[in-house]
Amino acid sequence: MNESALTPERILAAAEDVLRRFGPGKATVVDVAQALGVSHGSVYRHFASKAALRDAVLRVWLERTMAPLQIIANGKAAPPTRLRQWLGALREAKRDKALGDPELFATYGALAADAREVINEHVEHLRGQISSIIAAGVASGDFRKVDARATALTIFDATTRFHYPGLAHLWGNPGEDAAFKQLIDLLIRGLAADGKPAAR
Amino acid sequence: MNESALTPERILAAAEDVLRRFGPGKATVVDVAQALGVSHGSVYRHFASKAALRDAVLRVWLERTMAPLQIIANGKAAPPTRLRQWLGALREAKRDKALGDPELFATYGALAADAREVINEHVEHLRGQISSIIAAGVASGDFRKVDARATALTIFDATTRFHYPGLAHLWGNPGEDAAFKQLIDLLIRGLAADGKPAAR
DNA sequence: ATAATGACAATATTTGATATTTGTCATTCC
DNA sequence: GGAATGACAAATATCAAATATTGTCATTAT
Repeated sequence: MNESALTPERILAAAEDVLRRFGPGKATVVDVAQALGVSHGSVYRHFASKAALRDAVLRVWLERTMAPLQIIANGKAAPPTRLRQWLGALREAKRDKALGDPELFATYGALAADAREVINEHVEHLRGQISSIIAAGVASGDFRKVDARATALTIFDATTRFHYPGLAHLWGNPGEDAAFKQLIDLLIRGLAADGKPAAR
Repeated sequence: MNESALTPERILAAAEDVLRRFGPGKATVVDVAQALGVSHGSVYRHFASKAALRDAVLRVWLERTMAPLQIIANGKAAPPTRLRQWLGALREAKRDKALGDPELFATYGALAADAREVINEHVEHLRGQISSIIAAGVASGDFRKVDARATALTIFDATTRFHYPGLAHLWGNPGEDAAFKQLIDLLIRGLAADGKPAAR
């Protein structure tokens, strides 16, 4: 086993690179193997199918780009503020990718279209983070006594306009920042405990 | 000028029919002309291009399917109730089309994809209706003193999850009704004047 | 023994020659 | 005269043959 042993990690890195250079339509597993200097049969020793490789690449990418969210969710800001920060960060992460490198964003969008399973896991993960912030808000008395998990879904649904990749074409519009702020204000107000006007 | 004179209306009806039978990919203007028993050149006397014909068909369809909304918007139910009814009707109209006849829904979705202009007009129209309900709610004291037009957009954005056709694949899920109700409740609560808990 | 290879069958994609469709307009019809 | 036609050029779409890709596995290399 030398330092250039063929590992899933090395294959993933190569696949990501090939995908970035060739796009989702053109990237083949032969290309990935070639980039690693091995035969494509060897790749199949580590990933059962092209779909499995695709899923793994998508998972890694999602984990990497959503990392800042976990930090905010675990933070100690007051829950209403934390919820604002978290939703703002989710929006920014997506928007920066979409506007900063539209091709790559489209590439991962194409991957996601065929990986419903991975996406469901991902959404479930995000929902858990929102849920923990809401639970904290209920405990602190900032929010009404709502069901945290159900409300997390409601918040996620309500902000779809600003995080669903299929709507990325709207994210460059002029009024976008104001529209987002207005929505968050309305949601936080709807969540606020009586007599505790929304923080901020 | 006899009773079977070639009019834009007759062409529109034929186009709609051809579109329904052949789908958006296969329907040609020769097909439309044939259905009318005229040459395709004659169609071009009434519509400048295939795109113009397509836009007209889409406009007629949107007008027809959204007709119930105007009635609700003009109704005299208390504004919070009216807003609930209106948003519920918007959701239902879309969902019924999407689940009831998926092919036709996909057909009009395809038309819409190439008719950004028509869609913008349409959204503007809906926004106006929401706006008038909100203005009524502010006047009646049920809602806080919000900017009706800006808030109308916020409400439209917040409900994207339930009316954007690109998300139709989610509309058959089990928890869907509950999720929608939860969202509307949260929005109405966020809109309610202090001391006036959300009407039911 | 374990890892890697490459030949292979079954699909899927690309290509490019052929056919259709769009949009125009000079001519015909009533 | 105004409405309709159909022949036409240019732009698009279609389809079948040629090529490439996926996934397997018996064989080879270490």
